[in-house]
Amino acid sequence: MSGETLPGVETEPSSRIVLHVDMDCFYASCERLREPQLRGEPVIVGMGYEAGETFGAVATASYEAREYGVESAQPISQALERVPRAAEDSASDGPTDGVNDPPAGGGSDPPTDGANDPPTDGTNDSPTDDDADHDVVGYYRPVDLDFYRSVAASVKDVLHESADVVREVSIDEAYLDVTGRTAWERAPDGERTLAEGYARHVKQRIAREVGVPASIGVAPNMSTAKIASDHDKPDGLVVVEPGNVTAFLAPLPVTAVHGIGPVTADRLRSMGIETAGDLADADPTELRSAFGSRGPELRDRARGVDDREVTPTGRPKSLSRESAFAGATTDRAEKREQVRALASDVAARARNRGATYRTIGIKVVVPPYDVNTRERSLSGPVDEPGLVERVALDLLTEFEDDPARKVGVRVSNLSFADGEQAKLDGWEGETAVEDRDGEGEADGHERSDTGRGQASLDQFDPGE
DNA sequence: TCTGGGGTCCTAGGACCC
DNA sequence: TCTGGGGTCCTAGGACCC
Repeated sequence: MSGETLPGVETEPSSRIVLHVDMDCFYASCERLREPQLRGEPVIVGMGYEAGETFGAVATASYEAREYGVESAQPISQALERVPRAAEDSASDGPTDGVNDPPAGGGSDPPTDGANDPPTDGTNDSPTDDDADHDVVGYYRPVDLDFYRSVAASVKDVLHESADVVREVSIDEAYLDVTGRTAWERAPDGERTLAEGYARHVKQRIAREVGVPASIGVAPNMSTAKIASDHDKPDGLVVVEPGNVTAFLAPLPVTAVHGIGPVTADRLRSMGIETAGDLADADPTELRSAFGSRGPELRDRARGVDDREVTPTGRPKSLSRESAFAGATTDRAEKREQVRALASDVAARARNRGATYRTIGIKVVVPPYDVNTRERSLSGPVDEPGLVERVALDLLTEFEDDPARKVGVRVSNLSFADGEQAKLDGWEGETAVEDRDGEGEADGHERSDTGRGQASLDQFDPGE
């Protein structure tokens, strides 16, 4: 604190300007990009979903669909109960059988002339059977990640041109540090800050050049920017100036804070803490004893205190693949086959990305929903698809008598040979600097070269 | 809530070393 | 060697996020 600081005035010398850019229902927006007639209509993008089918889960629902209670992670069958498939939808592409299937489950309800109002407030006691509103129809599409990634790449081009540092958090979300590009001062008109104008400019560029909507939050730090971008979705622009941070946060429910989910929110509520303001005023010592190191940290977020710098997107820490069985399976061969496929997929992805891994693990979800994980670490990093498969299958044997709802394979403890990432030393020397599969045919089939990973193979003794 | 897929970070106990 | 304490690594699970 310097002596000349005026009381009550934030003179944070390095008051950053952080943008959090969050693409609105991104997958659905992408679908609308190539099917403009879907604008304004409920669009549901399902993963594990295929045209005309009723299985899979909702990856993204457009806001029009959300109004009728469709949410992400919901089974498609349930989404169909709330928003039936548009007739021309199943007819248009892939006129498979089952065109006119009634929504699963409900079946017999007559097309009531129900009033058209969506269930407005949150009490989402499902509009079951009797009050389901079947006037609305939705357009269901399977996830097409390759296409979404191509759209995301265009968005990222804009973002990187707009900021000195961009941290991509996911396919549809990024933080930008634009401190060097704009300022908290007011524009000449005195109404808005320059930062707001800058953010508006970024938003408009995304809309104009890519054609998808984004919500942007602007604040002096990452966590507040994140909350701000969520505050007025979709197509929002919320600016929280340095002096307004605590006032902005105080009335929000604790769940608005990134990192507070249902479990933590329940525990906070039982302590009498419901809003961010309550959390900001809570005793940090008490929070620490209840939540460990996370406690005071969440309190800081709720106070709008967050010193993290926006750093560029880092390397992944792990790579994984998982897939669910239809229902649960008790078939050993089926589980093994699935694990084998996932293992080879994960290994191929690691190789594509130039990653070696030192830990190989599996996940087995046993009904009703017990998540089991097992992992094994090797003596050094390898790029060895055969080893991933062997270790994964070996770990799986512990669960061979259990029914499985889903299985997964993961590699972690990753190292990257390229880049300036430290040399892997102390480790059998050779090829450490050589870049692996730099330009070659990137797909899996070339034989793994016998050199790397040998030492680890020695230590792994599969027992037979 | 009857549950899809890909991640991150934290905690806690045990092994092991000094 | 019977009794500390500190540090690190490994493993399993859990909460959370998109």
